[in-house]
Formats: sequence, structure tokens, C-alpha cells
Amino acid sequence: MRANVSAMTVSRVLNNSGYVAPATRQRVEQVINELGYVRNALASGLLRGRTRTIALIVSDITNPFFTTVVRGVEDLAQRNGYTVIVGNSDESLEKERDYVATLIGKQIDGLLLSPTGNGSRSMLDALSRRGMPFVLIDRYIESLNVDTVIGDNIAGAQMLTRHLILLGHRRIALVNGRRESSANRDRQRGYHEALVEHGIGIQPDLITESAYRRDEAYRVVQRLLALPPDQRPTAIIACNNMLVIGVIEALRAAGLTVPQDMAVVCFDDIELASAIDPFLTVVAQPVRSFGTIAAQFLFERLDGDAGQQARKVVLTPELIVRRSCGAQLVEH
Amino acid sequence: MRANVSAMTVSRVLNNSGYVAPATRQRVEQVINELGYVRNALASGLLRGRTRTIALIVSDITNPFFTTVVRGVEDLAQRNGYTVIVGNSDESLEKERDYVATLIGKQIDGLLLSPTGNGSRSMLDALSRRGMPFVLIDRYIESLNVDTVIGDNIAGAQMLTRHLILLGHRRIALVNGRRESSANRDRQRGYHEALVEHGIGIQPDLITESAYRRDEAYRVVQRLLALPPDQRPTAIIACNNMLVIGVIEALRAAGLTVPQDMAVVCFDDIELASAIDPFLTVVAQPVRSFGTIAAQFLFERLDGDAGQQARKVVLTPELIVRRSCGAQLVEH
DNA sequence: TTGAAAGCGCTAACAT
DNA sequence: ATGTTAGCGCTTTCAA
Repeated sequence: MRANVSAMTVSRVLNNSGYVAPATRQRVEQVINELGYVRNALASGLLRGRTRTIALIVSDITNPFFTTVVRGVEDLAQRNGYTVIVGNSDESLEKERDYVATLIGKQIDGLLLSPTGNGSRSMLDALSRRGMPFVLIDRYIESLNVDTVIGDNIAGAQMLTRHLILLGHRRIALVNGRRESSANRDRQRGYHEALVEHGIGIQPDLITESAYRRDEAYRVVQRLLALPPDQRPTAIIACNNMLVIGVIEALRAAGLTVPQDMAVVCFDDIELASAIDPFLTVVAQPVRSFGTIAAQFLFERLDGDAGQQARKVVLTPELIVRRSCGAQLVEH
Repeated sequence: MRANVSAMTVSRVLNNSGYVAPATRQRVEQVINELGYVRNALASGLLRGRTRTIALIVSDITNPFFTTVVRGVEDLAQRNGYTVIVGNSDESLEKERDYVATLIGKQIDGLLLSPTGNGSRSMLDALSRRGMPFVLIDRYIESLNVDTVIGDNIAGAQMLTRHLILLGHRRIALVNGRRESSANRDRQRGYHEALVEHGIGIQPDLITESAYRRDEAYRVVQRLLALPPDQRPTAIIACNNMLVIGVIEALRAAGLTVPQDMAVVCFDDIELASAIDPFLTVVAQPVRSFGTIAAQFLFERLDGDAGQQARKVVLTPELIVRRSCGAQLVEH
């Protein structure tokens, strides 16, 4: 059955805009159903300059931290009628740049980004100049005044370090991630501050940088274990939930038991692992909120009710004490 | 600086098509760089009918299984110059439908989908009629002859069940997921077959269905534990890596130890948890390949070199024996 | 209450 | 080697 109406009328029906006679509307709707017609969003987007699509770039979609962020973003997007394009940067500035260029071409309405580091700055400046709204997640860029949602990494690192100090540890190693990430820099700073406040000198040998990868943390621990016994750490702080895996694997390979032979604590809970076996002492962050708050900020900007002021949210982490730190615990 | 060339010339430069004088090309490229010009992919896509965008719909982006699939897909997509839109269906047919409609509107070139169940059939038929290529991941649809990448769930369930039987277990409970998923139906079937082949009767009390959620598995286990002692299971097979969490939590809450008081095995390894503590006996699947093979199939179709024939891949799982099944193990 | 015209930015096809 | 024309499918604006 034909409907004999102009494209305009169909458009009005689809958008519930303007006047359409009830009878006409019904006829049009019927034909739409029969044909399974779906409006071409490219044409519509081309004309209106909005695509109802946002993008989220993280370093590794496999990391439970970012997975949770993605989930939060996707939920909120779905509820707001937006679609999410997800990308991995693998901590590579080049990949990040390429991605953003592609996304600009696709005319996304906004971007959520966990930037690879301060190198992302110029690209973000260019984004601003284009008027593309974006929100940074988990990492800030030095002196870049934009919407940002991060955790309090200094406080978090202090919590972990102090906790170990109070348990009697004095030689505490820090297995850090890439220094390009503000999160890691802040964690190292918190670690420093806690040591200093307890009058413990900083031992450069005990501060090691690896990448965001398990195998690098593994090798770093091997080096720590090769230190003379009196300089060897008695506790290790891993700067994220991927590094801690490498740390524990290396200790196991060396025949060491946690926490008897070495205390191990880290940033970011591994939710599933902890549910199976509540073992690791961690500083946990309200990760889902990273995603939902960031997305909320972005949608507010897209809807125009955000104001010019950049918003910075610093979420407070929580120390979860479990067996791996050697503390006496009441099993629950 | 202006360039004074027609849009056509710019287009030719961008697409490396047709003749452009080297000098002109250079001038154009320079202006492109100066302006940070990026081609509008909406306009281009509208005209050409291709967007170089695909979508991937899974039930929960938070599940490590799907996370790994996403990662595989994203990697391959990036390498092929495609962008990936990721969606959660939450096992809801309605959400799945809505998503697919949106994606059709956005003119995606193809779809990767872990369908909620046989209810997805009509929607997929409609997709075929539109000529939109798609590949099913992890679950097939009864008598729907399309590209599909799944694991051998019957064999996998047999492995787990036989293993427990050989360890002496006779009352083996199955905590199953939604029956809408072919994966779960096949797992139950493999479990049945293994029991029958060892002359063990099927006890309906020991076969329970929960959803894909931890808390439901938790309650299901509570019910199992409430059975009279002589009917209570001595081992539990959880049908996926989320359910097993609920199972273990319920056992711990009841003061039971794994595997002394109850053996526990499941489908799908939880990679990070297993790295920290190699505890769970599982049937592991080559998950990354689910994503990369499916994406490969899709890209072949998009490039036109696939042929009409639907391809079905059944990947072989692997039994990984660890402590939770009560078997004697050499610690490595 | 409905329709006609114009144009979003791009590129296939056809000049020149 | 470069430019002109037309149109992808939609919606804004103006007219009827």
C-alpha cells in the first residue's frame, strides 16, 4: 500500500513536529511498520550537525577498571538516546590521535577520554578550538582547564603506604606504571609523602617503573628480589590491578608466599577475583562513577546546560584491608 | 593562505584517486594541515552507502568473556580501518531490537552479535532482507544458516562432568544460565550425556536455572544446600564465570570450603583471578579468537570475498584442572 | 494541515 | 589535470 504523502509529512511524523492530521499520521505509521523503514541518521546528522553519538577512548578495554567505566558510560548513553563508539589507545599517542581524527570525521557530538599523557594536550586544544566537548577520565592534563573526573591518587597511595608502615614495614617497594599518566605520578607522590611523614628515607632502588603490562611488572619484581637481603623490600605496592598480577606471578615463581614472605597491596580492586577469594589489600575507587559522572558532564554540555566553567571531580578512594598485607583480619 | 581549487580536487587528494598535479596536491595538503581539515564522513557515507563502521552487541561488556571478544574485534577493526560501536543488550530482546534499529539508521556496514536467544530470529531475518551482513558470536539460532562462531559447549560440559565423575562424584549439580542461550542448552546437554554414559541417573533437583547473575546463582546454591544431606550435591558445575562467583560466595556464606566440602568447576576462565590464585577448575575457551574470527568473517563479507555459503566455526575448549575440583595437583 | 524548494558536504559521472 | 553538475536522504523555511 502506498501512502502518497511528501517526505516532509513523513519527517513530521517521525519527529512529532508540526501539524499532522491524525488520520495521515496513522497511515504513515502503518506504512513505516510494513516497510520496516528506519530514518537515515547520516542524512539527518549531515543536516542537523548532531549525530547523537559519543566516543570513549581508553587504554585497554580488557582492564576491569575501564570495563566498568565503559559499562557506566554505555548505560547512561543508552538512557539518553546516545550511541557509544569505543576505542583502545593502548597508551599510544599516535593511536589516540588517529582515533580522534576519525571520530571528528564521523561528527561525534562529544568525547570521553583517558588521555595517554601530557602529549595529548595539543590534540585536546585542537578539539576545543573545534568546539567539540570532551571530558577527561582518570587522568588530568597539567594546567588544562577542562571537565575532568579522577580519583584522589595521592590520598590513595598514602593510605596504602601508611597502612604498610603501621604494620611495621620499612622497605616498601613501589612498582609504578608509566609516568606519562597523572594517576601514576600522583600515586608516587602520595607514596613519597607517606614515607617522609614517618621519617623513612626514600630508597630509589625500591621505586621502579614498568609499563602497564604484567610481564614488565614481573621482570621488575625479579630485579627487586635480586637485591641483597638487607636491601630487599618486605612489601610491594603495585600501582594498578594489571601490574599486581605480574608482581604476584613473579613472587610465586620465586617460591615466595604472600604475605608471609612479602606483603602485596595495589590500586584498584579486581572485583571478580576478590569475590572468589578476598585476598588482595587494595585501594578501591568508585569506578562506575568515573564513567557515569563523566558521561553526565558530557551530556549536560551537549544539552547546553553546563555553563562555561570547567568542572573537576576528585572521587575519594577507600582502603580495603585483606590478607595480602599481612594484617590480622577477622574473616567475614 | 587560500588554495583556489575545487572541492573535487580536494576530494581527489584525500582519496588518492584520479589525476592531481604533484604541485596542486602539495598545496592542498598544506592547507589541509593548516586548517586541521577532516573530511565529513557523514556526507561521504551518505553518498557512498558505506560508513566503515561496524557494531558489536554483547549481553554485558563487564563480563571478562565479552571484554576479550570486544578487544579482539576492536583490534582487527582498527587494523582494517573500521570503527566499532559497542552495545549492551543485558539479555533483553527489546534492548537488542532497539539497538539494531538505531544501528541500521546509522548505516553501519555490518554487525557482530551475541543474540539474546531464538527470539532474535525475526530481527535477524529482517537484517538479512536488508542485505546487512552479520556474524553470530558464542550462540547460534536454531536453523538459522548464517556465519557463526561458537565454542563446543557440549564437549566442554562433558569434560567438566566426566572429570568430576572420575574423581568419584555422583551427585553433581548444574547451575545453569538462561535457557534462551544455545550455549547454556548445549552445556546442559553435555552434562546429561556424560552422566548417562556413566550410568548416573539425572536428578532434576540438581539442575537449576538462574539468570546470568551472581545473586541468582547465590540463591540457587542456598536451595541446593537446603536439600537433605543424602540428596545434597558433592560438586557443582557453574555454567559461566559470573555464576560461579555467586556459587562460591554462597558456599563461603554457608561456611563451606572448596573443594573439601564441595567441589566447584565452571565454564570460562577468569583470567586475572586465575593469575592471582590458580584455583578454579574450568573449561576455557579461546575467547579472543571468537572476536577476531567473527570480525574476520564480517570484513570478508564487506570486501565481497566471502561467497554465499554461511560459515560455522566451532572452537574447541580446553579443560584446565585446578584445586577447586578436589583433584590431586602438582603445584607449579 | 500539507507541500515545494533549498542545501547540509561529499563524490560519481561527465565535461573541458 | 581540473572543474561542473547532480544527487545521496533528510529537515528548515517558506508558501499554499
